[in-house]
Amino acid sequence: MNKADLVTEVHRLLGEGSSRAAAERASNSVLRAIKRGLKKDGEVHLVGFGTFFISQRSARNGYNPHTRQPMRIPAIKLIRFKASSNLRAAR
Amino acid sequence: MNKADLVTEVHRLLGEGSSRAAAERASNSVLRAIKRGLKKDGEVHLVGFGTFFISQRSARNGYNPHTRQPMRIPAIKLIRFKASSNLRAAR
DNA sequence: CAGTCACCAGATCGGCCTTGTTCATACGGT
DNA sequence: ACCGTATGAACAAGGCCGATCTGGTGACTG
Repeated sequence: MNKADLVTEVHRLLGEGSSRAAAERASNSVLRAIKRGLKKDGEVHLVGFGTFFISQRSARNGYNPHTRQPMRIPAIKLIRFKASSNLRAAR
Repeated sequence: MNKADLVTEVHRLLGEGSSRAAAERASNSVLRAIKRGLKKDGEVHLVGFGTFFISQRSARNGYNPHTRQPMRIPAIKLIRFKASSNLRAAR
């Protein structure tokens, strides 16, 4: 499913009274809001859907897949997602 | 960040012309659309945000952390999320 | 149509995942 | 605005899944 398909689905869910442009604005707004929430609190908790959260990963040893030379992968912050039981049942 | 806070943020992003109820409907619609996309295609690809996808995990051996007894963890479908580079930079 | 974004490969080690109960908290209806 | 309900987080230990590196190609976006 693409972003365009998502907008189409949002449009359907919003009902006849809304335009496609409104559905697109809604999609972008929600995604940006999640992004800002992550940036601000480091965690976005959505009951009935799932939780986005930032987990810290320490530095470790890795490889350059092209040259196969060993290299040090620095510590990074990883954005992860835990689906709620509700979302899991919807698969 | 809670769902209520997310709705508040969406409301701000949608602008003055929209009501809070509209922001709430928008949030729910987008989340439901993602859920339906996952159910339908097993994958929701959102450029500039990330990708939700269902990964099949085969059965494996594990432990019951309560009783420490070895147990067989059955194969399940797990909903995972891979953040795009854009989202990663926004942390 | 042009530019940007994500996926692919192989190898390795670190961190997640499992169960079950209790408790806290968030949701949404009245 | 408040309260009841229901959802999810934490915690234990150990094995196994997957995230990560680079660079080019392909698909999608606007």
